[in-house]
Parts: sequence; structure tokens; C-alpha cells
Amino acid sequence: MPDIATPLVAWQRQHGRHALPWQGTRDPYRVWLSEIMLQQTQVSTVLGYYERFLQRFPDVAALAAAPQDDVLTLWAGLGYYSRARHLHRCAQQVVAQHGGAFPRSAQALQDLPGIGRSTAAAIAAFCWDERVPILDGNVKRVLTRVLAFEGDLAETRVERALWAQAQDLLPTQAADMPAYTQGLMDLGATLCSQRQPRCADCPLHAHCRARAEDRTAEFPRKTRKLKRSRVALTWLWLRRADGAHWLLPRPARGVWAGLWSLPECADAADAQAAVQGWTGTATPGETFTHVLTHRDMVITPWQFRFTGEAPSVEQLQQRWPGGRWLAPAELDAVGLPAPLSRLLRR
DNA sequence: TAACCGTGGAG
DNA sequence: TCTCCAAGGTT
Repeated sequence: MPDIATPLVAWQRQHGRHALPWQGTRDPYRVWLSEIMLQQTQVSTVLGYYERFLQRFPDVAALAAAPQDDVLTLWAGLGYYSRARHLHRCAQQVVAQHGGAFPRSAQALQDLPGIGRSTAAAIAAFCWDERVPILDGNVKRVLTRVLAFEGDLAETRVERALWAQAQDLLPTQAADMPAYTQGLMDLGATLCSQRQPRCADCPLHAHCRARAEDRTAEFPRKTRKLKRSRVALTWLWLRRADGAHWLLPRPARGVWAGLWSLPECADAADAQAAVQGWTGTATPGETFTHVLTHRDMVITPWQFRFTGEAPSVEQLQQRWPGGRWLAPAELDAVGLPAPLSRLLRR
């Protein structure tokens, strides 16, 4: 087993990132929040969200006490909204079951909602020097290259083996854990990139088997292919004469769970039937495609502008429970899916 | 275990 | 335009 910890720790301290907003603190709340936001999300995307979130929820108690809708509003646009719901539940559990303090071990952290093995390890390493490995996308790339790890990471058994390797590569000194953990992240995010890794500048150059064999492009190996489905849907876009939009909360399960959206219809005929008997102007909008990781959503907004009196809120809510009219200025107060946010602000 | 869950950037 | 993927976790 090569000693990558020593050169990596030295490199991180001299050349790594030190000025990110969630660094320079060992406050588990701040570290935890950053780790959740950074799941499958790049640093540059998270920066603004992180600051706004801390401003509104400065500590775990404030977050726990907030309505879930407020949390989702601040999360809107960041994606993977189950993270926000789990984050909120986690805060409530920390307050209710742990007296407001995060449990101080990676093992115990993993019992909390939204915290898996890698996130738990990152928090424990950064905050308490615990000797536990992380294994995120960046680290998988770094380690499989260093080791020329041939296994297919689509297989559970293989991934388990890489976790074991990650454990064996940890620094001996617990005090080095923060710099080591950060170093792996920094290396994967900067030098050891997917394409065109800058091996000449890499502190692990001398230890890297893939580099020695000129095979960096072969790692990591992963055979699972992404199969993307396609779904077409029609959004009924009701607009009052004063410009207000009719929005309602989405179901607790599925895409954009808990966010606010337009009423969904099967097709244009369905939308047309919904406005039967009302006075106004119908405009079939331009169809656009919104791409998710696993699904292409082909969306047609079907707009209906009331020219006279709209039905009462009670009548509308009978059909769309929880719905309400929102003026353009009020759109910031609710969480909208990214494509709807673009549509309404256009 | 495989499917599901967003969005934006990079090449 | 297209593909890959980013400080993954849950069901």
C-alpha cells in the first residue's frame, strides 16, 4: 500500500483550497450543511445557496424550528430536493434526540436522515479528526487511478473493496485527517480531473500506477449505463387579469416533491376541459424540454388568461387543494422547479 | 439491487 | 449537440 497521505497532506496545506465559506470552522452544523449541499453538486453552484441558508438559519435550532416550506424555498434551484427534506428532519432529530448537538462519531452520524457513509466520514474527519475514509466521485477517481483499481464500480462487492482500500490509505496521525480529506477532494476537483488530468503537478505523481502505465483515462471503471426515459406533460398556466399565477404544492413523492408548480394535465384536451365555462383567452405555449438525470420532460405550458372574474379561490381549491394565487412579486416566497421559475419570470 | 432524485458546467 | 458528471443517499 503506497503512502499517499504524507505527500497529500503536505500538498493540501500548501496548495489546496482554504478559503471556501465552510472551511476555517469545525462547527458541525456548518460543515454538515456544506456536505449536504455539495452532494452531487459543484462548489460554484453551492456558494450562494450556502450563504443565504446560513443567514436565514444560523444554527441547527433555527433550522429545526422552521416550517419545511421555508427550507424548500431556500433550496429551490439547487436540485435533489429530498436533500432539503432530510436536512430539515435531521435538524429536528438533532434537537429532539441529541440535545441540539450532532453526535460525535461517523457511525452515529449515519443514523441521521440524509447522512450516508461518505458524508458522515467527511463531517467526523473535519470536525473531530476521526480516522474514517470518504468515497465520493472525486475520491473514486483519485484512488482508482493511484491503485490502477480495475474493478467495475457498478458492482457492490467491488465498491466495498474500494472502501476497504480507502480505509487502508488513511494517514496514521488522526490530526492529519482534515487536511488529508480535504486534499483528496481538492485533488479530484482540480488536478485529477476526468479528462486531461494535470499529472505533472500532482503530489501523488510518483505513487500513481495509472500515471506510470499511462492509463489514467481507464479509471474509474464503471459499466452501468444511464437509461433516460421521456415523459410529456401539459402545465395549465392560469393567469388572472392582474397578472397573478395559480400555483399549488406538488405531491410529497416524485420529481420536485414539495415545491410549488402549475396544475398538471394529461394533454391539451385535458387542459381545455379544465377551463370549460370560464371566460378568458387560451394560448397553447411553446413546448420545451427540461432534462433531468434520468428523464427528459417535454413540457407544454397551456396558458389561460382570465378576461373577466376568475372563479373563487374556494372553487379552485376544490379542484387543486392547497393552491393559491401568487403575484409576480411573491414568486420569491415559494420554491419553484427551475424550468417553472424560468417560465414565470420570462 | 436497481431505480429514483435536479441542475448546471465542461469539453 | 451530446455525453459525462459533481463533497450521494434513499427506497
